[in-house]
Amino acid sequence: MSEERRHAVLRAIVEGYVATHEPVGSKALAETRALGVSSATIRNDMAILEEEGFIAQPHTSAGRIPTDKGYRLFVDHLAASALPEAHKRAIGTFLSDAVDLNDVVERSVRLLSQLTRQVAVVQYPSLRESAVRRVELVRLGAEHALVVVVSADARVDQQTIPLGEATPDEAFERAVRDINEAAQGRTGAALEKALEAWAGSPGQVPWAAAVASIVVTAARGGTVERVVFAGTSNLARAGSGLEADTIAPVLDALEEQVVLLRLLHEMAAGGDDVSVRIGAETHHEALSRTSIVAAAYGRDASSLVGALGPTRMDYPGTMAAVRAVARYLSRVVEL
Amino acid sequence: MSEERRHAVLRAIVEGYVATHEPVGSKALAETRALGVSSATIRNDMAILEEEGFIAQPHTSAGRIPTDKGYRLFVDHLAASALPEAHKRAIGTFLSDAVDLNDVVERSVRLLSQLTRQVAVVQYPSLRESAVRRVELVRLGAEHALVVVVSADARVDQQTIPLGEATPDEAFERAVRDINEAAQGRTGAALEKALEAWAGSPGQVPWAAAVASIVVTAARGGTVERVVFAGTSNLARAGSGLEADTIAPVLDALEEQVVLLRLLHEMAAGGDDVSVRIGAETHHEALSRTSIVAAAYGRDASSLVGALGPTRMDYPGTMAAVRAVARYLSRVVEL
DNA sequence: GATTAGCACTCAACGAGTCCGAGTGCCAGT
DNA sequence: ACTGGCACTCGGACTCGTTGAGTGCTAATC
Repeated sequence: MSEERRHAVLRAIVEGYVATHEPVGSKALAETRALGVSSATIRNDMAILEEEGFIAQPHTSAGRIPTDKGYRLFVDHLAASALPEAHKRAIGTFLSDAVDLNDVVERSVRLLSQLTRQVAVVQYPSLRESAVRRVELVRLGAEHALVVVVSADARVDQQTIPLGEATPDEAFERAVRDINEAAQGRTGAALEKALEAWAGSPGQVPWAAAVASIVVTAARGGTVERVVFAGTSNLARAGSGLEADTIAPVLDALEEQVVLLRLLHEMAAGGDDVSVRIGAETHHEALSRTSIVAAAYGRDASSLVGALGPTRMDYPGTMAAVRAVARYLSRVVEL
Repeated sequence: MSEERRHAVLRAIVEGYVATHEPVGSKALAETRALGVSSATIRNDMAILEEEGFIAQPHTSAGRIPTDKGYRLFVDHLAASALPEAHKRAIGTFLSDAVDLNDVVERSVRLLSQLTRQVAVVQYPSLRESAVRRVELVRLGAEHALVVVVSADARVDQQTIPLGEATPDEAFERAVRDINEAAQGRTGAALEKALEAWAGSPGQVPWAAAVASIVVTAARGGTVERVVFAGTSNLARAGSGLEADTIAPVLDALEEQVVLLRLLHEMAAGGDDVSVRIGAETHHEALSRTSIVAAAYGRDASSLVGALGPTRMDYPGTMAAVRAVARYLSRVVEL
């Protein structure tokens, strides 16, 4: 009853189930996979695997399907696969001529969803301390203004503020000039100090503090984290293995950025390379029938790309695709 | 066989079918709706309505359901409804404290999807000629730069360009200064002329033409049109009336912005107030089982909000919600 | 001791047969 | 022009046997 063979059986079950989406039985295994033993032996192994919680039967007299725990073992120890050459090429050509950060992210997410046939998610490169390059104020009607902050690392933040009382043009223009003088090229504590001084100077416009705080947060790494996704139709496509009523909550979770962001953060903490959450491991009811494969990218690996699909998914393939896209993104973003 | 009563019957069928999602029969109608006639009479009316193509039977000995043509008549002549007071309030409170154009759009689309329980779509306010307020260039590595254009109407456009050969810092800074001088406050033809002169001036940096063209398109109204949506889970939710395999193509069409944009444009041409496309009227295979209710907003009604759902949807309710959100958006965006 | 062959057993899936009733169309009567 | 009544249709639900994939167990074999 070598453990090795038992693992081979588990691997065969996972691969079989993923391929056919039907419970796999001992006989079929013995015949199609070259395991070199009879179906009876496989049955014995299966009994043990079931006892250990790696596989389960939907009902008596059906084949076995992997449990979350089974997939976990498979992913951790049994999977291995290279990325098809065609995919590698696709990544290069598809992403090479993006004009813009948005464009890069947009293309990546589409590409990844096509390669994996899953829902792809890309978290916007999470922002880090960066010097301020330019602050611009634009009047919007009489009572509001738009604050635009361009950072040295090519990020652009914008936000509207109320002006409170009417500000004369002259004061407005002076504010723009002065704040740029105070902020330009500065970061972190130095920036904060300079802006504090500016906002606190006598006779200052009443909305100076508001602007200052926007500029500071922008320099500190931007306002909010965002996630974009693509390929949601893959959830609904025939043979996804998800019931119609399972997919509505998943779509909700996706639109509910917060949930997804928290999950991705947790996964980032995992560390190395590609990390995988399987079914209930997502700790989220709506996602309990799905798995997520994610990899960090960008400098200090602060952002994440991932693919989300039914627990019954092609782990080796998705892991390879996610890894490849993450690598490529790192290269593009780091320049 | 007054036409009036026949229309009343059609209205009753539409309302009944929308409510229950089941074919409605003559008897049930006679009992629940106060039409003042017997089921036999209704049956006669139904026979005529069917002959005229307004209703159909899924199979003999089932009730009738409205056809696209039936819904069309209903929408054009028979529907009328006010927006629930609670919804009106929701719109005010929900949208009032948005900080930013993105935020407004984001909130609107969520709100609308909640009010209608459909997929909501909002096209970004489509841009119009506007003066340039500031052009900023940011180096990205040695070979690329980011061009940021802030327009007087509070739009921010950005795009990356390759620098070609190395540009000395000094030339770079001079370019920034000069282009701002040329562009600031200018629009349209004047802007184009000024930038042409700038780009053509002797000893100019090699990438000047690229920057100039970006600035011109930005001033002309921005780069691309975009659509955001929310509430896709409403498609999958139980009782949406859409089959599992119908919804995948719909999700694809949504992500395929182009399709949606073209459709919205067509609808905008329709003109007045709220316009509706029912089923096959969308002229799009993937959407043949869905309807879209859309309304224009913004100055010169150039942009659109809409709700998309199964043909079997609550038209009066959705129309009211879409109209209300469009009105509100107009007010916010026009300031 | 591990593997195999054989056998009895279980149970979802399938198809055939049956019944039920909502819904229809039509006709004759008011 | 409307209504009551009646015969007819046909999908949906329900039952019930059959089938076959798949199992667990035991005894024989390597």
